[in-house]
Order: sequence, then structure tokens, then C-alpha cells
Amino acid sequence: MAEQASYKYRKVITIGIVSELTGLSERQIRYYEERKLVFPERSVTGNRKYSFEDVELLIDIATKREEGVQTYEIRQDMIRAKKKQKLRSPLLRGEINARFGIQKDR
Amino acid sequence: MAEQASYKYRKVITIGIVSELTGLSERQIRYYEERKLVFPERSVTGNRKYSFEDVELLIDIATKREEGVQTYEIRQDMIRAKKKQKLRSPLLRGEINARFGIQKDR
DNA sequence: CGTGTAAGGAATTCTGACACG
DNA sequence: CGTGTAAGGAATTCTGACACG
Repeated sequence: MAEQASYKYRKVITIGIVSELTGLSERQIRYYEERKLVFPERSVTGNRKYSFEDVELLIDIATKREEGVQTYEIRQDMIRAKKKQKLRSPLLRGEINARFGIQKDR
Repeated sequence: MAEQASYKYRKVITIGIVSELTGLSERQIRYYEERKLVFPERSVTGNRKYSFEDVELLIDIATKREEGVQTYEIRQDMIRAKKKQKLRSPLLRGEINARFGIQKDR
């Protein structure tokens, strides 16, 4: 009766719908992947699958781009943000596990 | 910076992915729609779009079916459950509005 | 009743490339 | 650098129907 509840992080949205949700063209969305800004999963046959989190990230990227920020800069900012996260993250591990389910090493 | 947050209810998942998520065949999923058990939205060109809520509902339906319950019975149960909801629901309206966004009549 | 399947067609997605700036 | 577009092909989805039980 619990299921998983991590709707935000499940990669289940195809690129066409992501395009509608974000207002970005498919070309743009694929290009941002090429620039290492988003990391969709792939279906067995190669179709991209995104999460709601990805959609929100893409909206943020779109805003930055409108402000003239280059993809390279956006990427650097993301890397910096990720480093900061690591500094205060250890305490949150339990929460993250709850979010993504139990995965016992592997 | 808030967006909408109703990930569970947004209809954004195509039938192929719903099939993977639920273990049901596309044929079954379409049939349950025919029997009024699920109500996907449609893209402009007619493709079905489901929410995570729909996915969970379909999983419940699959369980019922395995127990031998007919779709007609499942539907009746759903209607009954919905009626009960109405009896205790008025107080929850604010929550529902928050969930689905402001829609001022129309 | 519930589900599989073949049929034919339309829409979706993918990649690599050329274009422009 | 960032994005549009035409190209060719493969995978996805759709509907209506026949089949079986």
C-alpha cells in the first residue's frame, strides 16, 4: 500500500511531453544532454525518459539561457552546487534511501 | 520556485511505460479504460497520457483481477468509494485546490 | 468477459549532418 | 555556441476486428 512514492525522481516522461512541459524544443533538450546538463534514462530501444525533477531542471536551464548564460557556465554552476551538497549531505543519507528505495550496495 | 508539485496527478506517462510500470499489457490497459476504470488524457494526436495515480490504480486493478474480481465489480466498488468520499470531503476542498492548482470556476 | 494477435496507418523518436551566425 | 531543419529509419501508439473461451 506504499509503493515507492518517489514520483519526482522516476524517469518515465518521453521527450515530446517534456517539450510541452518545458516549452523547449526537442532539439534543445537533446542538446542540453549533449552538454551534460540533463541525464535521461533510456528505454531498451533507445528512447529518452525523464523525471519531473529533470523537467524542473530544464525549466531552470531555460531561464538561465534566456538570461544569456552559456551551457558551459550552467554546467559549472551545477558542479559547484553539487560539491556544496556533499559537504552537508552525510546526515541526509537516510532520507535519500527512503526516497530511492533500498538498494543494499551492489 | 514552487512550480506545482502535484507530480502524482499530472498525466504525462505514455501507455508503453505504464505497461512496464504495472506489468499489464497495453491491451489490458486499454480495455480497463473501455470498462471505465481509468481515464487517461489524450495528446492532440490521440495518444493516451497517464498519471502516477493512474499507475497505482491499475496496479490495484491488476490485483483485483488476479483475485477473480470482474471489471464490472471493480467499477461498482470504485463508484461506492467515490460516494463515501463525498460525504467527508467538503472540508478537504482547500487541499484539493492546492493540489490541482487554482482554477476559479470556468 | 477478458485478452491475444495481425493489420494498416499515423505519430513519435532517434541519429548524424548541413546551415547560420 | 546554440538551434533549426530535412533525411531515413526504427519503434510507438491507435483503432477496429477476429479468435477463444
